[in-house]
Amino acid sequence: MRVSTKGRYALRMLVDLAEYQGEGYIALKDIAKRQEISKKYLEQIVPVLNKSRILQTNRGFQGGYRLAVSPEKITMGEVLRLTEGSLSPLACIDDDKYIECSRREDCSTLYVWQGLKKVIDGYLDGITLQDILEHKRESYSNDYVI
Amino acid sequence: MRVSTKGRYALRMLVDLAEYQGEGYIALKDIAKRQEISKKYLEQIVPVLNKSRILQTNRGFQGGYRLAVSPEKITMGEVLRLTEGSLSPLACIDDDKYIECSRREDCSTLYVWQGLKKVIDGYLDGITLQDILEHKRESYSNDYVI
DNA sequence: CCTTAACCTACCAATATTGTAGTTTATTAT
DNA sequence: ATAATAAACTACAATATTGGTAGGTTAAGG
Repeated sequence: MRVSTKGRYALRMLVDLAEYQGEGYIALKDIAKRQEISKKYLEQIVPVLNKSRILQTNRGFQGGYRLAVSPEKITMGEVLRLTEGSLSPLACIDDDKYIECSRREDCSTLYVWQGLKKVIDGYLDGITLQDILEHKRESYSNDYVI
Repeated sequence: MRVSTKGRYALRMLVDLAEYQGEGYIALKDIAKRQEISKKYLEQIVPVLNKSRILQTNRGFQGGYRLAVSPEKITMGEVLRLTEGSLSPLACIDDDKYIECSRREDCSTLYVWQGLKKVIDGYLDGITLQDILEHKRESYSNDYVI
């Protein structure tokens, strides 16, 4: 149940871009240095993010990346869905990579896994890059105390 | 962010045991057949569950397993924590396998990961084997609709 | 003492993870 | 033009995890 470095680095890269927003294009080199992440590895993460239209890029001198959308319009759920493939805890409730299961009708646990997915999606889709910049957690997670 | 077969099989094994509770000891062979899971693989999952006192076992003729506690006292969180090691999405917020991170003080995302863990823990700790038998989802997950 | 079934140990193939390394292409300043 | 810069692309690889299989050992009951 771990989130891979790919997802975590992607999130940190985007938060970094959000922070230095308005300073033109930011080179990967600078993000890599600030975030202490291998630049070469970040290079591999960028094309994954580019499946969606999150980034604007410019090559060459003073090139780099910047956010194509404002930070309050990019959710953690969106970022992780791009990098992790899906946030579904099981393949049998995955929209993209759905794998047929012969026991589906019988399965007494399917129900609760769907519930888990719903809870995870709900939380992550409620947090934006802007929220992270402002260092605030989703209200609903704070309210949820037994 | 996938739950491994180990965790899923463990849960299904325990739900199966809960269902056939009161019929004495249930042989792994029977669980394996009903659940269509390799018996040999289940054999490896049992000792993991036995880190906690969930099961009673008996060897030899008419031996097998049964629940040591009633189904409403065993939560999904407990089962998955045993098999998956921890439900924490990152090592830096793991109680057992905590890994030191030099960026901890700086980390602007730590916050939201902690929130995620809280949401996952909260959901899974609220569901018991009995709930699964009765095919009902936690009320809070049903309430959570936008 | 024979059958049953849990228990234990070793091994293994496939895949995912977490990178490194080197080359190529596009952009801009001089 | 051309040199510098930085993204983009491709290939490789060590390591860990996953998802098992195989075989032998121990305990309990009839």
